[in-house]
Amino acid sequence: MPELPEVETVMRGLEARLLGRILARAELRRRDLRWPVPAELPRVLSGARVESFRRRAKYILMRLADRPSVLIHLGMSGRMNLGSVGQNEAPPAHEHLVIETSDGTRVGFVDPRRFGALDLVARDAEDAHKLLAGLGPEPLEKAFSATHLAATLAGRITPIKAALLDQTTVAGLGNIYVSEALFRAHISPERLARDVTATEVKLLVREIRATLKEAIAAGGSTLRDYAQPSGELGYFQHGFKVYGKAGEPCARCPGKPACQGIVRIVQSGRSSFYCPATQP
DNA sequence: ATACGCCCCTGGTGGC
DNA sequence: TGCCACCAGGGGCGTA
Repeated sequence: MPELPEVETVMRGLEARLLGRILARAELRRRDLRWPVPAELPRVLSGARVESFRRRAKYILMRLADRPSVLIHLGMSGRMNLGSVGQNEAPPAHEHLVIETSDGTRVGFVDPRRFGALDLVARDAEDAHKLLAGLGPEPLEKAFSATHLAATLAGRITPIKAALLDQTTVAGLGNIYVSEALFRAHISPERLARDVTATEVKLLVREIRATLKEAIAAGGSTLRDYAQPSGELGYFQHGFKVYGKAGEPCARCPGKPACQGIVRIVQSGRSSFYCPATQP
């Protein structure tokens, strides 16, 4: 699931449990994630004090006092498991990294599909990391303006859906929130990027922001301490307007004969959902 | 430079 | 119950 709002929620959950704590022990069970995890990761974590957290796009950076930062990416199936040291339960399957704090908190990084990533990066060169260097602006920051987006989309002969998924256009949107934002902005995912008008770009920026903010708020409010009762951090229920709703009536135009309901199409091998009647 | 298809990997679901 | 095809929220990389 993890797109920007979920990653933000995971980060806040980690912050609540780990900020200021000393990491007493770390165990790396598997190194073969998306890229090989640095073998020295457990050594770097052990004894470190957690100083701060930062999110960039769908990446989490955990800053450690006097050590490199830990770069975390959840991939498609990554989540964090929260618990206490010494709960005599079998560790969950696919738990590739376990961290324990000196005051007894246990955090496990679980990622069945192993599309996720863990890496180390110098604190003063985080943005130069290969995975962060090419990213576009943060959608919730000022740099992501209508002017900027219009300039980025200008002349691009690719569907707006693909352009928004491109992390160099704007960083942190994924397959779900692109569908949701395009629905709210009344723009078909099939429209070519270069054909989105200035007025529509303005609306799109506003709706992207609103969609993400609402989802972050939902993550914080539906999860107690940002975690499921099970202690799982990474997934939460949120009401989507179109995503996954193929065949259902469009909530925006009930009873309108022109509205055939939500449709699913495939673009670059991935599902898009929209209402053809209201998204020209 | 840009755009597109493929691929990494595991698990859940629904049809037969 | 078993088997199988298909689907999944990411993103890098090779190719045209």
